[in-house]
Amino acid sequence: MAVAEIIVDVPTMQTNRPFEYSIPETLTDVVVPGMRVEVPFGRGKRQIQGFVMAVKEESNFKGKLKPITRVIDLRPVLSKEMLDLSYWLADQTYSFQISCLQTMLPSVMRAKYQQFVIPKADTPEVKKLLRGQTQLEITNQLSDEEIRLINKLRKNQQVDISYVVKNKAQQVKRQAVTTDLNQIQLLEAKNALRSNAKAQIKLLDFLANHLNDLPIEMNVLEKDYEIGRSAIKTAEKNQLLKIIEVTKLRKPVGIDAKKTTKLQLTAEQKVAVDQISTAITQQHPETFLIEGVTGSGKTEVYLQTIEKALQVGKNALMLVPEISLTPQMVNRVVGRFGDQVAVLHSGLSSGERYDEWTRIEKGEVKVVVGARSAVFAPLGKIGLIIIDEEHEASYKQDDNPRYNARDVALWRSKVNKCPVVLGSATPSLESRARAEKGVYHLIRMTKRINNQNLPHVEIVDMRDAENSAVKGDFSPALQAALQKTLDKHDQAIVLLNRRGYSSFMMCRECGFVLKCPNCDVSLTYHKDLGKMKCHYCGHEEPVPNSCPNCRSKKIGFYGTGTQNIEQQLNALFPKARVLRMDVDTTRRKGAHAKILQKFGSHQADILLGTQMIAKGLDFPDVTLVGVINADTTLSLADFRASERTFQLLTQVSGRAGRADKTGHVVIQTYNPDHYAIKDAAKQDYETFFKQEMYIRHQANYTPYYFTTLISVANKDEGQTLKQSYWLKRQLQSSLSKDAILLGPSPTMISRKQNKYYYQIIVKYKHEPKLHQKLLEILNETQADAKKGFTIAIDNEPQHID
DNA sequence: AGCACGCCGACT
DNA sequence: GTCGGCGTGCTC
Repeated sequence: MAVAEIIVDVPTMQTNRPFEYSIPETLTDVVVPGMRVEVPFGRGKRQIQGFVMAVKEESNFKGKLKPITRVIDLRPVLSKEMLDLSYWLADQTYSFQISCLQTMLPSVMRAKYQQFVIPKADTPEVKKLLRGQTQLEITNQLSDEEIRLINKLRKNQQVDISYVVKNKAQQVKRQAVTTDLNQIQLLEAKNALRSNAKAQIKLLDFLANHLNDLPIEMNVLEKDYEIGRSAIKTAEKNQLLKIIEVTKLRKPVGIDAKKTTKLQLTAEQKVAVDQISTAITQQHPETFLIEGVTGSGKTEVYLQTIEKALQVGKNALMLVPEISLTPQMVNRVVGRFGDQVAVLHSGLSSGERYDEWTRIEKGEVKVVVGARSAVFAPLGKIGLIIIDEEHEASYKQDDNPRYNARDVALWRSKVNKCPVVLGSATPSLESRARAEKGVYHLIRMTKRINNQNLPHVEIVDMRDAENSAVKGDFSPALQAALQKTLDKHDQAIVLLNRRGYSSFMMCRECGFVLKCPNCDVSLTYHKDLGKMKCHYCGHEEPVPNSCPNCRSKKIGFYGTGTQNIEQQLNALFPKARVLRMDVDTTRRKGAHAKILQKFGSHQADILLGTQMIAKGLDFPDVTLVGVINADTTLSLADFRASERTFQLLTQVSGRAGRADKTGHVVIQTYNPDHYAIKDAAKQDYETFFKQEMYIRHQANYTPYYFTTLISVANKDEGQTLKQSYWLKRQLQSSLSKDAILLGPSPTMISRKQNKYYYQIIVKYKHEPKLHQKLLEILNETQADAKKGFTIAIDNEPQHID
């Protein structure tokens, strides 16, 4: 009898391996790898979901195999490629394989479990429990007493528990109209009607002209074409059409993009397209890094290389950061490739997401555009993978499995033998360094299309007397620039760099920021402890009451909110219409797009916001960009602080001005001489790269060193520390002298939900034993998980806090 | 995760 | 004695 190897939906270390099940006769040849099945697991009658990883003839298991209960899918939902990927991913991210398999699928395909109490005897207690119902669902709303009663009755065999594995993914069944008649027959039928049968005439006319679109959903007919239900019923009675059930299509995303055509390429764009096209045709899994200044036309390169992939019969996958996945962006792709495109939005409901996934899986589309998780799109015959804004931290998932979409893309490129294109105006140091070493193929695009001028950038030194005298956050220079812009009826963007709202100490007199003596990162103010702390090495010192540099008492703990800035703007420019965009105003679905829409159609003069306004937006009337506090990201206790600041400022500066209007950028800072700010002002990535590489080299950071972050959490602080030191000793024993171990040190918010967090950072160049050791540690500490210990391993973390 | 087994204390 | 607390170990 055939045997299936199954990964069960029990996310623990002990069950993180395949379990064997027999395949019942009736399911022979039905059960194939990649399919979801329902299996009994454990001593009770518990039923759970599992993924079939392999099918074989013989079992290695000594005990008696249980049979698979049923199949959940009729066809596999994961391809061989995805199953293979799950092994690699689980290993790379130190997470459970079941979690990896699940993140590859739309969330609705995650099993939902229900438990019901079924009466077996007719005793008063059973009656009382069920209150006359035939069954009772066990939910967490039941009281402890009830739970106790259920357990007791179960022991007495008075009730039974039944387990139901539910598949949330249900395609909506809809009624749709179709016909067997051809156009001539329909028109004949129409002519045979009485002239007052207006609805029938309209219906038949419609059908005759939309034969290619059939079957068409009844609610679409009703809503979009005003053809009533009764008219359809009448026509059905007269055998002119048929009403059928379709399992299809909630209406595809509401995008009706205008058809666009290829643009004329610049010389630089042409070079890029040619090189990538060659790799596509030769099926060469090469990675290209396009370093192209803002406005150099990277998107057109993407589009034309996608076209190339389609030409040679392949499909293309394009990843875009979530915040850049704006209608503007999507329309450009859909405009070029029409309904061959599937878009995996965050704006989609989980049902819609599933529908898009299904379209891809069935091979109905050739191009997939989406954010991070779209890298798992079930797209076959991939001929090209594009990652736009390659440097974005959001490509790395923050929780388990902590994968980086960029690495997954590289993995898929090898399997699919296709090139990967990484694009950015400000590549991550890692990628740019790899290009330097020849691992990636560097393509530089240095010229803006249409010879747009670079914006005029003005750096405002906030330490100057006139600026520090101002009450609010707007320097006279920025105020004047805003006034000028408003007078011209142009638009302005005001960026509040609020990332570093965790307070750090800065002197308003001289700009001095209190830093750690060992790590060259700023110390963080811990209000609860009343101390300044370093998150890297654990160094701490008392909170100063005057500036250690200039003795001034004007020191502050920094953090400014958008609402506050909005009030200031309103007070300064009472007539200006200000739109605020931050986490508060964009929480509702679609709110993000709505605000941009409103600003784009010039219904506001000033757009005020955080990071999210900096990405890939093109507003022709924007001639001024003001950055309130360029430094806050700079002062973060994170070695990527300079890089993040440079990226943000470069990008936001690129937003100002167009071909006909030269843009103006005002950057307010307390660190006007910092290279990240100066280089961003000049849009000079290469200079920044060299400088930052030097600093990373000095401080032994990425990309010179690999980084792994291990965090320990427990309710008891002493226990957490004890565990942390144990962990450190464990690591030390298997690492070479060259590895650098930092910590344990408390995380930025050292206590979250009553748990204490400590972290250890490993920096290393070559530690062949580390990976295995970490897996061992994970295994060993698993038993402690029940005692409230949590240990998390983050390979190449994006931020350290 | 969920369930059984098993070993301790406090109750009919 | 026995009911029930939860610590330990296993699930094909």
